Amino acid sequence: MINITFPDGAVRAFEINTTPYDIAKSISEGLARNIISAKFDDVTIEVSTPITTDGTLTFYTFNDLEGKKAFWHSSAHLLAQAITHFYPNVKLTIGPSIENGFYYDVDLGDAVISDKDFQTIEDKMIEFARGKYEFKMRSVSKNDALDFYKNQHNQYKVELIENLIDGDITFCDHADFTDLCRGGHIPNTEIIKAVKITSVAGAYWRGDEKNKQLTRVYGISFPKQAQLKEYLELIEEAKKRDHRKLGKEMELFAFSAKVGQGLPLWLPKGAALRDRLEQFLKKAQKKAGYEMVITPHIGQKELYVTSGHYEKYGADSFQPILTPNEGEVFLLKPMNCPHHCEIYNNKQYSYKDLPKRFAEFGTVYRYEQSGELHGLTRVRGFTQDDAHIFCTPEQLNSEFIGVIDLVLYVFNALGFKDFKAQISLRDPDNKEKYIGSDENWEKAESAIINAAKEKGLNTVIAYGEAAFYGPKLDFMVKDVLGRSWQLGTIQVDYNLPERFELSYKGADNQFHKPVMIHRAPFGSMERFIAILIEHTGGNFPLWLTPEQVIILPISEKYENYAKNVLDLLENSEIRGLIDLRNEKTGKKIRDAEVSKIPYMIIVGENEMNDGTISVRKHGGEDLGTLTIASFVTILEDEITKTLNQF
RNA sequence: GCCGAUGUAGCUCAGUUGGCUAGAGCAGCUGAUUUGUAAUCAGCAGGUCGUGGGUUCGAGCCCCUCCAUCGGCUCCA
Repeated sequence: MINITFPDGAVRAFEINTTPYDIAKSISEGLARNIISAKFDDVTIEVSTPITTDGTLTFYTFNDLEGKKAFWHSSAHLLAQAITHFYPNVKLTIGPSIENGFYYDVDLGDAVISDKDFQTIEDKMIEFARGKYEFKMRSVSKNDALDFYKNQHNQYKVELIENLIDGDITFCDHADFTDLCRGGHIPNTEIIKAVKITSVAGAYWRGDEKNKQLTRVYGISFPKQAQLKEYLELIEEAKKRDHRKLGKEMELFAFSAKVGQGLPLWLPKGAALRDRLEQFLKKAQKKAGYEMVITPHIGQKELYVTSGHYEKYGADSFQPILTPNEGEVFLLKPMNCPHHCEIYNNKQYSYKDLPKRFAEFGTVYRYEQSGELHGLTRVRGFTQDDAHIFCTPEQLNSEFIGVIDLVLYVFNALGFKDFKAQISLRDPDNKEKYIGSDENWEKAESAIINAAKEKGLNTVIAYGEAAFYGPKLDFMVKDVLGRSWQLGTIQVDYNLPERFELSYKGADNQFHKPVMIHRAPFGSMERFIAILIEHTGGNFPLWLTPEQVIILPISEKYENYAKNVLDLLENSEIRGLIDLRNEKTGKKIRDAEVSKIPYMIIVGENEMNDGTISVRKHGGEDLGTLTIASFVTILEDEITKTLNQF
């Protein structure tokens, strides 16, 4: 007999070689029907795997993350089976589950899969699924495994197996299909009822650009057709909040092929919105002791040679700007730090002067690969809400924490609750990608880790995500389709102060090197506004939104009154406009709703006679008839509340 | 940059196996209507079918180049 412990702490004895399925069945038939995967002592197993020792057992259904993983990973096997059916010479590589679905990377030789083939593949997958084939794991010796794939001339699987330990190698069979696999499947194929191939893409073998590009087929699957439908509808809904679509509709920004790709044009409403964001941050920064500076858009090549940027990015950047006179070489600035270092170098500082905090909304230009450009989130010209803090080593911790507070203030004020604080460290296997001594890196890394801990941030560590001159604390936020973007960032840097020979005079009358903090709470105006659009669906907080009110006169008899109302509102710093079109009120309300203006003011006979206004909120709520003064108070309260909500 | 897809009016889209002068709705303009909480009616105007080349008696449709965009990969100071 073996003792099985359940997540609730209960312990029960079972015969040796009992399977999770049997155990579930002994609890209830319903549970047995629904479990599709299980975990035994931290190892994911099949529900048909016999258990031979005491241990802890957890059941998973499709509603659990682990259950979904098993479901989607198994679906990847099914996909590989279908692809093999249509392309017998295909070489399979890897097929994992991902956050939403699964993919399989395959080498098709000269064959091509495009979206016209999706339906055929889906149909075949469903056909195979209906065969109710069990997923069966079996151990294979390393030699047998290698032979199996060498016979298929599959160098990818051979490479994978060569890196595995003999004795740990397992194959998974279902129907007549076999795949190298470490396990974690659902019981059989029939549970997969709905399948959608979502896209196809190129993907490099082992994620390395130098390797062959494989074909990656993405898909998603569900135990019920209705769940697939629901998922697809969710995606469609999400696309409606895409910042590229809303930015165009709301006339915030535009792109022009003539100006160049990745170079956003800010339209009047977008520029005004962006300016309000800048003013908001400038105010907060002024309170926090920052000083504004302004630096040019270009700098001499030498500047970037000193900073190390030229060596690291020179070849992949916008190429140098030459002058009529030979020998002068300038570069578009890809970041503001070198300029700010030179601002620091403009005078001699005492330790009593530090910290110095230089801030600039600095526009920078980076040659991003064309295929990487993406709306406002990845562009070639953008404005960082940049600042560099120069401080003594003793001040580093409190300065860093001050910056975290500022970032959190900004995120809170704009309603970003769901973010991840990512500690971006060096790739330990590729230290040559970075500049500076190990000692400096270790100091910088521990400064970040400690400060994040001290603030109680919920952090994740990401190796290989550091900047080349220092580690970062990055605030990651997801867009509407679940893609993660870095917004705020704080970086500790011991290296640029060395390279720019920055110094201050200490109490000991000796020169010392300051520590530098690079930071940008928004990250960039472009990306921040993009994500803000997607999070709000274009319904911005009242203080930020392009138009706060729209006045809708019932007929042209009330136009003058409407103009008086607007004047009074504008005196109270409220932004609005009047819909003077010759349209019915219903039409004007509809258009105001569609254009997402927060407040509609309807004025007609009654309002004009009483000197009042009728107010309708975006979304339909009727605030009734108000005096202008009380309406202004409502708006002012709403604005104060959002800006001080924590 | 690489893989796959897309590009028709300001916007959203239709356009048959290649066959008359390329269509619709919304937006716009003109007129009628003077309107009370999500679309009043009528008329008009608007297109070098992304670009350049090719095939063909004939190209929005087929082929090639380039440009831009979308989904990924790689990259991201």
